[in-house]
Amino acid sequence: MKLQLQIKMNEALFIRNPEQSDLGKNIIQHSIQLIDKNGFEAFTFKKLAEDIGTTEAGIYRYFENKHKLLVYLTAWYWGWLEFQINYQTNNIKDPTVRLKRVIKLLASTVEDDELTGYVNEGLLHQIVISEGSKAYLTKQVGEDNKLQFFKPYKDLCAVVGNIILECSPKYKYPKSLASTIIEMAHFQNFFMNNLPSLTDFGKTKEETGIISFLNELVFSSIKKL
Amino acid sequence: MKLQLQIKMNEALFIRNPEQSDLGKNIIQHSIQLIDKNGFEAFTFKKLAEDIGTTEAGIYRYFENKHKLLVYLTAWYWGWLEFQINYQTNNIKDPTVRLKRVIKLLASTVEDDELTGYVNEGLLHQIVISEGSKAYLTKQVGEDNKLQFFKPYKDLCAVVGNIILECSPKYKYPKSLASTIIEMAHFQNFFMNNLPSLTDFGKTKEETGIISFLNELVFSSIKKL
DNA sequence: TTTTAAAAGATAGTAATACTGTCACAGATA
DNA sequence: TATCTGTGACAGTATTACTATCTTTTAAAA
Repeated sequence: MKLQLQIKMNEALFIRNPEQSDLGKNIIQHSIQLIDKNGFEAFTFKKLAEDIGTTEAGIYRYFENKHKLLVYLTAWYWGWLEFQINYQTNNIKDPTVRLKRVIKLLASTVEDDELTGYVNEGLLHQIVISEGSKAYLTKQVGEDNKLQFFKPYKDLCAVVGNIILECSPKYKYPKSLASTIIEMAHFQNFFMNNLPSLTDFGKTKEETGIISFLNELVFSSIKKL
Repeated sequence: MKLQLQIKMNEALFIRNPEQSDLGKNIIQHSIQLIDKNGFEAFTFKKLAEDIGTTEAGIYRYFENKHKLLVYLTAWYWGWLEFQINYQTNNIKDPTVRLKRVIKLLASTVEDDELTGYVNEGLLHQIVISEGSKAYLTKQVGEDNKLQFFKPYKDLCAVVGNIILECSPKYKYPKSLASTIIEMAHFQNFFMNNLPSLTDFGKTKEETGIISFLNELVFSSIKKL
């Protein structure tokens, strides 16, 4: 039997559900490739259409604009990652061990997940590192937030925040520490590879360094209470 | 006597030095206002030109494109902030006190600096919070870095990293901790005001909370060694 | 005081981007 | 057989991101 993993997406993010047609799946698959290759700024629906072999108008029938598509992709990633985290920390009782596991999952290179046919999680992970913040660093963040576009991200932060609280019920900043871990798992990776003097891992370029840093950051903050 | 503060800027960032003419100063002043008001995505040289009362071509004589202008503005900010930090921690011997002072400066609302005529530091601080990451989250980050565009940012990180090392010479991640403090001083502020559930300060919206969080994060990481 | 060169203004033009609209066709559904 | 849905094929518009040229103003050098 072949299992399939489906992430439930916010309907306001698209005009037509890309999961429900070949063209839709092509849009997701090729947009991930193109954004990863050329960056979000250089990415246009025209180029995407040419890449797929369809027309610009065809893409617009699925997504209103490229911002919504980026939000869709990042939201998908956070939803997928939360599933991964729940799955992989499922039967771990000790919250400390669970938190370490989460940090490792956040900061590790992602391998392609066989359960999701048309999404390349490895590339998507890279996109979330390099372009993910642009999904919310906009003037419309308030409206987008009202439409629940960032729910998957906020849910993931809440999950991590709750594990932190389990480890240390009296810790005062579980949410901020959670968002710090998540953002830094990505930013330290970007810095390590692009602006290495901003990190202590520029020489080795090993993500194990990032994991150690985050572990020390988190556990020295919460342990002593 | 009226003092004037000049930040030495990288010449590769502009075509003509905006500090050396009225039009140039107008470009800086009005671009800060416009980007703060409408966001970087909606900001165009045409709108800027109309705002100033000049023409598009006039702006292009100073800056190659809006990306360079954004990098210029953020670089200016980091240069100015490093000066502020050096100035305001000048005669503090205890590195712990100095580090606390730095964290406060990083996370506090900026008031307009009288020494810099045409730059509104308060607005510029907001721009750095909302748009600053876009200066380096691009495909050209490598080339831009080679041209030293991010030197002021990296210098500031180095300054903070060195204070961390002074506090705790054996701490293993001074650079990563420094970049984490700087990024989080801004991200927690953005989250607090726009995606409050990602922080523990969404109710009060007080930056004193962010300062306490960062202090605890930093000093629990480095103290125990 | 005249000469000259640089900066700024005025205007035009181009290629690409970010869309919207319409018509026609193919395949599935009723 | 009629019809509805998704897609392809075009056409078209406003805005963006520039580049080029020519003229006027300004400011310093001869």
